[in-house]
Order: sequence, then C-alpha cells, then structure tokens
Amino acid sequence: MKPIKISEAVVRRLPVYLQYLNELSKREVQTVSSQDLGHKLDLNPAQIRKDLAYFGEFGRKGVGYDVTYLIEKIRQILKLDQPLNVGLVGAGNLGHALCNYNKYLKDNMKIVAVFDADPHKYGERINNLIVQPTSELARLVQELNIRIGIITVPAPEAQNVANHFVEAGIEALLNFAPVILKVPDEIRIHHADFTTELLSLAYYMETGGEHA
Amino acid sequence: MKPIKISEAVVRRLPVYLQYLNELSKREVQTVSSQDLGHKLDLNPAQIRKDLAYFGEFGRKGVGYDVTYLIEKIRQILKLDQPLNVGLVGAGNLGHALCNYNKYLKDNMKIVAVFDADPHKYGERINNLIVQPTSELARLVQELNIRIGIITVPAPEAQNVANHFVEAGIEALLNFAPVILKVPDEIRIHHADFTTELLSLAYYMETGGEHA
DNA sequence: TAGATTGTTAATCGATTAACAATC
DNA sequence: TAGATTGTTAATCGATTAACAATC
Repeated sequence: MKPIKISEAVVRRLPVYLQYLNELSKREVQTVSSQDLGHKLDLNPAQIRKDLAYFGEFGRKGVGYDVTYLIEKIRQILKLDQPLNVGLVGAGNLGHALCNYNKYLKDNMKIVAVFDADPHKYGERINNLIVQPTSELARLVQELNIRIGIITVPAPEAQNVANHFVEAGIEALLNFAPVILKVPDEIRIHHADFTTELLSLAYYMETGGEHA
Repeated sequence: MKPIKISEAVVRRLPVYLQYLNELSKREVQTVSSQDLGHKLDLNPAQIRKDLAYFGEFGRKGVGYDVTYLIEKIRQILKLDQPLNVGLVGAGNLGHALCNYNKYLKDNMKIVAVFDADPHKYGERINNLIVQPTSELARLVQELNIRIGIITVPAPEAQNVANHFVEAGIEALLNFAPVILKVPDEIRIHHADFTTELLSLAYYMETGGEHA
C-alpha cells in the first residue's frame, strides 16, 4: 500500500514541524506556506513540501497549508492520534525533568510509570506518578501496555535496564546514559546523550579562545 | 592549511568514538580495528577509517589503532585538550541533572556557572557550584571566559535567555527547551529537545498496539 | 485574471560503501 | 612470508535543492 521507504531524516523533521505548527495554532494563525516554515525552521521550502508530500496532499496551491489540518495530519502520521504509553527507569534529576515534559507531550503519548532500583525512592511522588521498584517493571509494562522505555539511570546500569525492558517486551527505547547499548535488531533504540552533543560543539569553537 | 570541509555528520560521530575508546582504555585494551569499532557502534568500518583519515593517519596497517593514541588525537581534534568553560541557565531538575554530567565530561570541558531567574534559588548549591542570579550572566560569562551556554529553562523563557547569552558574547548554545530559537548566524546552536526525539519514536510503533 | 504556492520531476550535491594497493 | 588492516580512490546510494506545470 505504501511501499515508499521514508527516511529517518524525514521522520525526525515531522515533530519539529508539529512543534512550530502548534505554536502557530496557539497564535490563531490559519494558514502557513512552506516558505514561512522554511524560514522559521531554517530548512529549504522544497524539502518541507517534499517531506509532507510523502504522506499525502495536505496543502492548497496558491494558498499554503491550513495549520489545524496539517497538525491533525502530522499527528496521524506520527501515530499520536492513539494512546502510546511510556515507562521510565531512573528517578533521578533527569528522570524528574523528563516527567515534567509530560505536559509538552500532551497528546496521547504519556509517561505512565516511573521505576527506580533504590528502595529509598519507592513511593516517592513525581507529579501524579509514584516511583515503583524496578522489579515491577515486567509486570507493569504488560499491565499498562507500555511500549516505549526511557532509560535515565547511571551509565553502568543502563545495559541492565535495557535488558529488562527488552525481556518485558518493549518496542522502542530512548537512552540518556552515555553508553552504547546492545539490543536486538527489532527493537528501535535512540540515543539522547547530551555529552556527545556537547563534545561535538567543542569542535566548532575558535582555537585559542581566551579573549582578553 | 586544511581546506577540506568536515561534515557535521563526521563531527558528531567523533564523540561517539571517543566514548567507546575511553571504555576500551579503562578495560586496558591496547588496540582496536575499524572493524571492531564498526561492529560495536553499528557503523561501516570504511566510514570510520574515512572519518579519522580526514584528520591524519592514526592507524597502523595490518594492526589497527592504538587506543590511547587515538583518544589523544580525537581529543585534540575536538579541542578538548584545552579548557572550555560552559555556563548553564535554568537550575531546575534538568539543570541539576546536567551538572552531574560534569564527571563524564571530565577533560577540560566544564560547567563553571549555573544561573536562575528565581530568587529563591540564589545561593543553592549544586555540587560545587552556587546558583547565581541571571542578572549576573553577562558579567560572569566575561569573567569566567564562558564560551558555551546551556539553556534548561521553560520554553517561554528560552528565547530571552538565548538573547542574554548572545549579548554576553557566547560562541555556541545548547538548547533543551522545546522551541526553535533565533540567534545570529555566527552563533552555533544545537537543539537537544527530547520531546522531538520521543515523538519521532512514535512513528516506528506498530499500529493497533494493544497486545492482548 | 494575476499572483502565489503547491506537488513533483529532474538535477545536484554530498555522504556512505566497496574495493584494493600499500604496508605493518 | 602470510594475514590483517589501514588509507584512499572510485562507485553507489540517498538526500537536498531547483525548477516548473498545475491550480487555487
């Protein structure tokens, strides 16, 4: 039915479009052109049109894209029009921070359970969630239909947590620990390692940076 | 002297190499081949050799790469062999979490100042840092030679903080708020927005995901 | 209608991979 | 020497951009 393979680059731009469209929607902007979008997001307008065209004809020639309609369509493409439950292991600062992002996710994607291996944390409240022992992971992944796992434990424990998630039948993982994890090929894993990000920035610094 | 333009993709892989090499070093592994690296990091060995070859001849034919030597070389390429000071605005959970990553950065890159706009947070200790009022940003960026800024404030304040950083003479920014920021072209800005990351994962979920 | 902007094809550009001579 | 692995060129692959007919 849809034999065209969509590249990862395209998929990663869709949430960015969505984010800005939501902003426009809040400002009650009705319509946006690929030119507008491209200017704001620093992307080529042709690229934006092509990205969207992979999934259908969402615009009107001579007019542009209806903001509300395009939001709806992108949400469908990303499958955000159906519930998608997320579980998080590692109730440290980073874990707390991510739980607070639930409000940005709104939609149907939600962190529905938080786990930690430290007994001192069991029962702690994070927003409307209560920290559970990691031993409950497998059971709750099943029970709550958790399909995406977030890993925010220290690096040495990350692989272990990943293994638990995989055994529990998780479909995808988002890893924040600064290590490369091995998981079966059928599990999708994204790395959101901020150290990597920061170190690569260093490359672009002018040398001999002491000014003055 | 070096007229070859290095692509961003290459630069972003270097810290990943570095991370794994550090791991090997800790395990006292002496030598590694592009094949080993490729297998571990899920990259084509030819690509790894090519990436490294942009910067020099670091390997030995028939042998591979000396782990310690390659670490040293990559650190030089990324300019991690000289001090690089980082400032962070937003002492919330995420800010705290990132400060704890200082230990992973070790090297010469360090978060040397933390700022927040909330007077209740002034004076709060995070590891060995004390939260400063954002009004001190410009002064301390100069005084401490801060060259990279990290933004971990709520979305509505992010642009404002970015402006302050730019006025203070920052060279690069790492933004964690889920908004697109406008900064002058000469400032390098990377977005580390975890919502984008998570939403794009949704695309790869099987539809009709309720199992059972 | 005239002006604007899409969807899409073709052209360009760049990045990845294969292949292999050089050499440890 | 034989086997292994680099550095590098050439081939392939894929992604971005330009261009334009279609049409609102």
